[in-house]
Amino acid sequence: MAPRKLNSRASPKAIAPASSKVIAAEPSPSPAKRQHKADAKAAVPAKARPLTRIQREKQDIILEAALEVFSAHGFRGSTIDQIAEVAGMSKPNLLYYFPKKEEIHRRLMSELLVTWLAPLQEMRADGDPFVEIRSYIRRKLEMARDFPRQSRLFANEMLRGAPHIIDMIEVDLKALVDEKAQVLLTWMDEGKLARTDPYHLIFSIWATTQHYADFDVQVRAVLGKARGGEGRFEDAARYLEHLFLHGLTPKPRA
Amino acid sequence: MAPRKLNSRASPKAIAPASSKVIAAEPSPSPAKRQHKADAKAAVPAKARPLTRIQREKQDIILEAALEVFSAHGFRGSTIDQIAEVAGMSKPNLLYYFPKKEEIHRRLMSELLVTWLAPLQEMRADGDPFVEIRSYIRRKLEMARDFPRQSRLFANEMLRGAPHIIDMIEVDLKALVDEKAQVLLTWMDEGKLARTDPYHLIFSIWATTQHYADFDVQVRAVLGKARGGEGRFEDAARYLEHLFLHGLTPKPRA
DNA sequence: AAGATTTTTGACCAGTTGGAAAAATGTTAG
DNA sequence: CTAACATTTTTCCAACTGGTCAAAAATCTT
Repeated sequence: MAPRKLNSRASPKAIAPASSKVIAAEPSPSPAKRQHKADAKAAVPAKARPLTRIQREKQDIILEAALEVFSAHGFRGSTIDQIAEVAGMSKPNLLYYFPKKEEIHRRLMSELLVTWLAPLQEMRADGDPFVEIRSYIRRKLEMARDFPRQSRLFANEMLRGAPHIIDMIEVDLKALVDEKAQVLLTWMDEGKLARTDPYHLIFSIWATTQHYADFDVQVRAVLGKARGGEGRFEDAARYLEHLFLHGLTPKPRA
Repeated sequence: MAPRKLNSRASPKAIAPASSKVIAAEPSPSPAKRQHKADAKAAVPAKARPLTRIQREKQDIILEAALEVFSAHGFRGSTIDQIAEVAGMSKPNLLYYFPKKEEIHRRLMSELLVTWLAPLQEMRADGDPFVEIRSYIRRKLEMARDFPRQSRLFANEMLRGAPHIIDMIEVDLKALVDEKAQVLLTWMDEGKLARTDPYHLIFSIWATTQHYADFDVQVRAVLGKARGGEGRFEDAARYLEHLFLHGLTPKPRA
């Protein structure tokens, strides 16, 4: 069964392009931990060391393991021990790289947000409305297929009221959506798109696509063996395309 | 500001019609706990006591409190102490009614499933396709508005892979969806409905409606003060109706 | 190769949490 | 009213968890 293409099948691993600093802008006192009690050279701002090879490698391993564990059990449901085990190291060792459990989570979340905003950003105002919307849906669906763990991590955060990213949601995400809503509105004015609420339109794309990652068990269980296999994403793509473009009103008999 | 109606505004409390036994069919050794070591009257199946008034009341109070806490923090993120506090009793006292934390959760989940299946069950094969689908969407949206905690509890369970209700999903839910998919298919055959995948159609209704409960923070943040108020559900209803009935293809100029 | 630095480990600890036991207090049927 | 049963409170505990710390091992620098 050759994987009927939905589109490119991205590597299910990397969430961001290698050095995903994003917010690691913090002087990252990573393995530097708290400096010794009596600071030798007085008030020197603790020269931010450049991060060794091992540090970079191990941090990536830990973040990957944490994504695995957090996305499956939630923050409070996950233990450092679990993450350490998946990462193949001891708990104190892991704590050496991320002194706090929360710190791991924070890093994951900030990387996540960027990845999450990207697809919408790609929607071009100067493109064809249907092509743009269609591509956006595809991209989101591919993300649900290829990065289900990120999707679940995000969903989990939302369910909890987005405590860690609420401000980014209110500022960055809102700004982006406002901008794209404007684009949609323009298309509608030009008669290229049916006139509806652009915000809810975007919500419905989010909802329908993420559903295939977040509610995957349900989807597979309901579809059953026959249709719940690999092909379900293409079926979904086809269906969603139809829904958004034509709705459920039947074509007048030819 | 009078609540622009979406429909009836049900009482946000009760999740199931009073005596929601559902699965409480178990001889419920509730406060009877495990019987004493040396059972007096030998192998008598421990006469299932009829449940006192206090027992019924307290159990309801506990379940309500547990719903509040579990839906907000997840199973592992919630402590018995928290639930006990919300329920206004001491931890050991709560444990007297539900000897295990898991037991509370189990009860909540089985009640939940029934509530969750109900709206779809109401979709009548002998009704008008559009009326039926439209009503179904409204009902689901009302549930998202009036019972967001149940929705989040459900979403949480799904995210975790539905460990507690997977079999009900695979059997009962699947059977129900199979049945309704058949109904949809018939409508399509009769040309009353555009021909698409009935399963994914149902998924998309679930996804779009639940989104307003599960991702409520995001929805409100993105809509902003101006449009994120009470009216958002009616806007959503209007939009979804349009989406499902007409899609995004603009009407040919009149 | 020695010294400096970074990484890893094992032992340990304090706070939290689910839950047990038993004593104390309430409720109610006869 | 009172015995039998239901409910509640107090006390306690063992497992788990996030995190610490000093010393050992590995790695890097010169």
